[in-house]
Amino acid sequence: MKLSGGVEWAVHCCVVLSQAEGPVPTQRLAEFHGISRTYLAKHLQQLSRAGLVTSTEGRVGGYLLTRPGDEITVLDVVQAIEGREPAFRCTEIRQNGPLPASPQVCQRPCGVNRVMQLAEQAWRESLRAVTIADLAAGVLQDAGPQTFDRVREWLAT
Amino acid sequence: MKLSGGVEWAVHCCVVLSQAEGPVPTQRLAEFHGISRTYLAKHLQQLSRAGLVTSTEGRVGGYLLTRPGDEITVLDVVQAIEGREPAFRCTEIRQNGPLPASPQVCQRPCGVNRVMQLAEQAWRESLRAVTIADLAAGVLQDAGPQTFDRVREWLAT
DNA sequence: AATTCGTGGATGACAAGTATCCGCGTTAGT
DNA sequence: ACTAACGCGGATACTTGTCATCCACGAATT
Repeated sequence: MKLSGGVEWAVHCCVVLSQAEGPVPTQRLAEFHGISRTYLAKHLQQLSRAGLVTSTEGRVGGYLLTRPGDEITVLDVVQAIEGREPAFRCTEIRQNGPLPASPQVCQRPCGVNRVMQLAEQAWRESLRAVTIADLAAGVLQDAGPQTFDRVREWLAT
Repeated sequence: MKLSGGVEWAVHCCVVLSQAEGPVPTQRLAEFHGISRTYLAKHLQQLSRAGLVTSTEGRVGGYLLTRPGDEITVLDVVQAIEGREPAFRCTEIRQNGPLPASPQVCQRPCGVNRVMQLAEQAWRESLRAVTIADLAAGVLQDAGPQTFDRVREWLAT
């Protein structure tokens, strides 16, 4: 089980965007994080399709959050990149073989499936409990209160 | 994010094994679930390496659980197949770019990483809370009290 | 008109999951 | 002894998904 590396990029970008004063182009975000510009562009497009960011085209264009940071959860970002399909896919093997489960029994989802779904639910709840604003506050806590001032300054360059 | 399909097979096999009276060969387990024998063999070997099942070679050989079903959690099985690596891998992009996080700050793990780790922790706790015996009880509940009698009967064929 | 920017499609490299087959050693029954 | 059933490990493909790049296009600013 592996998460796309784009998730890390997207979350970090959202934290930066939550501190931006104007549209931030892909170029800037990629440069800031030291990552591939062209590939990051793809992920930002996914955030855009998911409605987490708005894009302004043309010169002085770029990306902006559609909502304040405290209204965007980490789960929102993860699902924008990873999609909403469950990690566990039940193939209903209980219906196979010499002693298949009856159609009546199969009206309820498979017990194994239920357990896996509950676990993923717990995972999502945990991610839903944290917002981009929480992460930004954590950065301030870890790296000092002037951190985002410097970021904004560099962004304006 | 996707779980290996082998997880589903492995969990179902453990439930069957928890009801077995003697060693069950791969052939039987594959036939019972209507799945590939040769590929299932690989997953059973993983369970064996993880110490969840013991194998007896030679004729009338097969697999047995090393512990009773109530001492094997779903998490044990999932980790035996999927490994113990976290789904989220932090690449420390905060150290990149024009405003890298200082080495002092980086002594603590990245805030994004902490959130993702917590979520995976919640996921694991949820899977750890359910045992193979619980799943077996669920099958009995769903499919009727004689279900495993029929399974044992077929297994003895 | 030229530059900067987002968008979508096409493409390719690479890793991982899926699946099969074979030779080997082991064990029980004949 | 011989054979049949079995687990084990390695080798080998096939498929899928991730990662990454490039390009042509339209939009907006200077």
